[in-house]
Amino acid sequence: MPLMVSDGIDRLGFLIHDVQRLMRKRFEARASGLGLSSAQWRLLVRVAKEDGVAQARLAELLEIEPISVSRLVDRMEEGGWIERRNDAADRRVRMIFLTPKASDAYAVIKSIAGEVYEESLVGVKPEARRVLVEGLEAMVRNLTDDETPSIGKEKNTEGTAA
Amino acid sequence: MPLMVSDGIDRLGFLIHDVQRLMRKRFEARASGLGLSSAQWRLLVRVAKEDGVAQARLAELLEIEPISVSRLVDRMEEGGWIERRNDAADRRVRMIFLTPKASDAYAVIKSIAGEVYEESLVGVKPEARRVLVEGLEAMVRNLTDDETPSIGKEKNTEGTAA
DNA sequence: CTTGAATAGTAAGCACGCTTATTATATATG
DNA sequence: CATATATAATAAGCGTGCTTACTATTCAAG
Repeated sequence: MPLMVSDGIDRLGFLIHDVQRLMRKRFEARASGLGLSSAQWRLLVRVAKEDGVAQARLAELLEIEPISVSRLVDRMEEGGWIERRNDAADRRVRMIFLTPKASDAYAVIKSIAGEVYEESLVGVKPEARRVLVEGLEAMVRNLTDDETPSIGKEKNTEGTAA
Repeated sequence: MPLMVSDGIDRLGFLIHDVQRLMRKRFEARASGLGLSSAQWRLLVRVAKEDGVAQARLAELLEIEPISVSRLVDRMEEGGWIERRNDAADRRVRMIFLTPKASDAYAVIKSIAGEVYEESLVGVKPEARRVLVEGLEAMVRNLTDDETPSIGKEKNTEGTAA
């Protein structure tokens, strides 16, 4: 195999996509008994860390749009996981609180997540895990930075990819 | 580093989720001019590699459900990216072909994907990239194996993948 | 106070994944 | 041939994200 251009980077998007999909799938299979999806789990974790948080703040923290939070909260309120309360100081605001049910489930769900993480990393050595996590963190930083390195130019910056 | 419990593994799911979301977002922002979403791009890549493939086979390759392929293909056919043709040998089958439009766009889109991959990996050294990709591949294998390593037992069957 | 901009939340409608159920066709078996 | 099973594709309806547009409320200026 001369000319080894394909080092796996060209499939990075597919890989990330697959890992995310499979992890979500496994988590949801494991946690389905509790009636929580992974999106709901993420929101629950945030609220657990900051009880009474406003929806707009949740949208920032979860990096999803306020409307997505709104509908997620709708379903979670129906499910009895969280509770909306009005803010006396600002009547536009809905503060989000965990119900006792959610508090009880929190530890269980966290351990399910931990299981899934460990299962996914079987056979990956500690050093490689460290590099993996650091790499992912770097990717988040790089992709968060500026959305478009050269807006409106499209000068066809060849040589960057492949 | 004595007993470093919080090595980032506990945030693995959030990390993967964030990377996937940010990469998809950036790709779609860059490719939006072409009118292709990342899901459509994934399907297009498969068809490019195997022109005339049946929908059921696409579902296998993409690891999504046949119904998801069906609706994806609906929209892509509307968009003029692909074409359904009947299989003379088996009238149940719809064979999927790229249109000239899709063939033309293929190279462009591949380079966009390459750009996004490179941008996401800025500052990550070649050796770390290799470890990162290998780690992700290991995760896919581990999560693909059996859906439930030990149903109802939690016997923690170590040493499957390595 | 009045006007206008900003902010919090929601409504409507779309994309893309899912589960469950249905239709059309193919194939195996009596 | 007839019937039962399997397979390919689709339909209906839901969850979770999005964009765009709206209401209610707050706050800054005049």
